[in-house]
Amino acid sequence: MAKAKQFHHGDLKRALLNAALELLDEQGDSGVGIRAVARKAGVSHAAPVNHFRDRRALLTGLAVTLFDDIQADISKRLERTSDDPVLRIESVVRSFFDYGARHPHRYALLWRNDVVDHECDEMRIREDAVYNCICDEIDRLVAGRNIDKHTVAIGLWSMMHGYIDLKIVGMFEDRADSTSGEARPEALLKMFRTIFDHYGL
Amino acid sequence: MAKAKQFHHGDLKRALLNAALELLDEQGDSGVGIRAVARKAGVSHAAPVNHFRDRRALLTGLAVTLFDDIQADISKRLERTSDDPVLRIESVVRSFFDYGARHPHRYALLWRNDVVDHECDEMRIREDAVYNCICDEIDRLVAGRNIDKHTVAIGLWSMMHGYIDLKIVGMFEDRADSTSGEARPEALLKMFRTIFDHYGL
DNA sequence: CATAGGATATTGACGCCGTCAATTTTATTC
DNA sequence: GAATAAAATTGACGGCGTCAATATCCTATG
Repeated sequence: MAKAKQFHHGDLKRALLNAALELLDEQGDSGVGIRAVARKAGVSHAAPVNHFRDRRALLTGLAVTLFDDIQADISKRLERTSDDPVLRIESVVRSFFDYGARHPHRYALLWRNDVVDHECDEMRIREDAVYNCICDEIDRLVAGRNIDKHTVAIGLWSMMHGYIDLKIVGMFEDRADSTSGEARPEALLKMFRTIFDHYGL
Repeated sequence: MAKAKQFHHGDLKRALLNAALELLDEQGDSGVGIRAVARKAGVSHAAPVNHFRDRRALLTGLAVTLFDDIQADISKRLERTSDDPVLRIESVVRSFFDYGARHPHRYALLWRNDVVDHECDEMRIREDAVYNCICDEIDRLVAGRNIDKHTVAIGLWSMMHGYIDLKIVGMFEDRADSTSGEARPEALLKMFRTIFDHYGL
């Protein structure tokens, strides 16, 4: 608390990230500029430079917080899930499905290579964490068998991400009859489960 | 030929698209601006407005040509592929895998919702065409059976797109041991084939 | 063949943006 | 209380997308 209100705004960094998140939800990443964020936080146009080197750093910082949100939601769901690896995997996938449907702009930002620095440590740590949420369970699943866990993990990750991404783009809008649109994610999970079945898992 | 050299440049529209493609390959979509494209085509900064209403229209026009390229490659491969639906599906997927690996910036542009207008007719036609390349074969595959072809098609499309996209982002870079990195796409195809097997296709 | 009219390209301007340098304000430390 | 570091402001620069006004070229029609 002593540290919280030390300057004009207290910790401006957090205020900037909050403003950035609002702009992201409203206008997508193109609306998240240094000047716009500063304006929304009620601060001069060059103030953010003390906390974020440039626009890329700002959006990377924002993406980091989004990954933390996702990780928190995953952990919460896993607490309420049994020990069955398949069920735990499905819990993680549902967490992503919901997040992508609820916050399309946030989800899209996470995988923007030009605007987010995926090489920096802060980012790699978060990506490792969420990747391992699925990969670890798969590791348990294929333990002792002659199956490459990474291939299964990458296959599942790819299908999960691809579905969310293409749905945001609108690829499946009118092409697939949208009567059972709500049930589609579950159908995909069921379909992927046949892969586990096939391996006798 | 009479129509080709009618004005300063002949058809500037094609010259602009060529310049835009070069910039896209060099710098990604952020480098494809109206002014930069005009400069590269040796023309004033406002000349492109006669052929493309705004930047979004320019990038949408570029994306349309990219889809045409993909469609042409798919058709070429399918000509040399037997009548087996599974083999034909795999031909299409390999076409996308190769395209994404060879031209990451081009592939990424195709699915950018903010910068490309996926609602316009020109775009929808191309997307329908490539989607049907896979969906039609799946339709043949599940003919008469009680399986929703769209679910299978969406699952396959999602895995295909997700893998290409995440690989471009670098998601699988150091996490999955990259020893068998070259073989990974084939492993994914093999894995998806187990789904067909499961349904007895 | 001349010319009117439409399409095409140029020039110049506007506001927004990201970034930098110089400066002022605030907080901490000795 | 003065020195120093951190944080925020101001002003400037070039690049961008877009628009309006102007100039140029092609073509069709009288």
